[in-house]
Amino acid sequence: MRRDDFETVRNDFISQWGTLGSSWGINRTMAQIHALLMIAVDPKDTNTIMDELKISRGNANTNLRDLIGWGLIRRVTYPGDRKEYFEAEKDVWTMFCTIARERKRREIEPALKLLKQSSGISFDAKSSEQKHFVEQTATLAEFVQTADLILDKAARSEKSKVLPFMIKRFS
Amino acid sequence: MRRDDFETVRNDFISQWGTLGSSWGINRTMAQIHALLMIAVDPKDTNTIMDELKISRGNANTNLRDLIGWGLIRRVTYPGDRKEYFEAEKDVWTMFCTIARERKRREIEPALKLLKQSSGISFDAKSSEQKHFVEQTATLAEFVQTADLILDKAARSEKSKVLPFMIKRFS
DNA sequence: CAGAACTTTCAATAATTACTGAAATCTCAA
DNA sequence: TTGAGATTTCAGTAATTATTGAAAGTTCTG
Repeated sequence: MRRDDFETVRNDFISQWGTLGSSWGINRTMAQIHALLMIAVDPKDTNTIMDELKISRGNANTNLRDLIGWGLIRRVTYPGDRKEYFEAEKDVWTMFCTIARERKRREIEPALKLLKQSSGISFDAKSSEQKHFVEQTATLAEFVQTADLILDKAARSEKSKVLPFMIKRFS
Repeated sequence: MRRDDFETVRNDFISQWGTLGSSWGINRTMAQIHALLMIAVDPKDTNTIMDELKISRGNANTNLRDLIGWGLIRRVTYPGDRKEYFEAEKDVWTMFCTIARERKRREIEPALKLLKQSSGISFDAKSSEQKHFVEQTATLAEFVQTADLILDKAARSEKSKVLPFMIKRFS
């Protein structure tokens, strides 16, 4: 397989990972930058990223910042070089834990807050409508709370202590 | 607490659930309809849903169809009444399994396909760039595959056999 | 079979979200 | 302290996604 073919496969991968990203509610550029850095051997600077993905400086900057916010990439600097470089966390289990933690914080916790607040309201629950509302939100709250806790614990564990265990349990 | 206050709490819940929905990559109306039906005691018809959420017929129709596609709601008809009514699955564990199954199908499987295809390419892996690309995608593929399997098994199990077990393991 | 009741479709439009690029800001070495 | 090299910001614009509403389609009933 020629060099050109690797480039093609690589670019395809990045491009399709971006498309997949959208379907997970992540913006395309962010997913592409993440893919680019994940498969990169060395850290890359903003200009390189802009060139490789054909995106503007502003776009690159915003999405790099967001990726750092997610904890999925980090800044790297080299002595004597003023540019900033970026590298992705490459360990898959660490990535999983990071994503779990962030999604928990951004998506699960607000939902849980709403559910608890809704189910905690104490009207005399006269109508079946009111009774059902409280019951349903309470049940959901409890479930989400449990799931949240499990995810939290799993994401704090060693990979070697979670996956083999789960595989044994469920396969 | 007066009737009006329940209405307020309920409408707030629906509205905020909609907002949360967007942050999970689900459209607002779809999340709101789902919330509405989840806390409804009886099935509701399209006109009622349109009125309660102040949305157009087209919008209601599209999102009801999508929710059915997700398996989160179902059509209900009553003999002698030509209208279609909709009701949500209310059992939380069943909901979880449905969502897990659908996200697996829509989000995990396409990603897995891409990862396998990328990691399966056999160039002679001369450059470290090429070697790393294959390794990284292969590692990811393996992880996603395992996670997928676990989720799959869990979502097929009885609630009573999964949650207590997980709680015991992780709490 | 006619037509009322209901559902679906889809072109037009609105709302939201992502991206650009140039100007402002920051930072460091001389 | 200056200015070259680098990053950040943000108003304007482009692209995408969601919504409307009227017309077309469907299905039941008398």
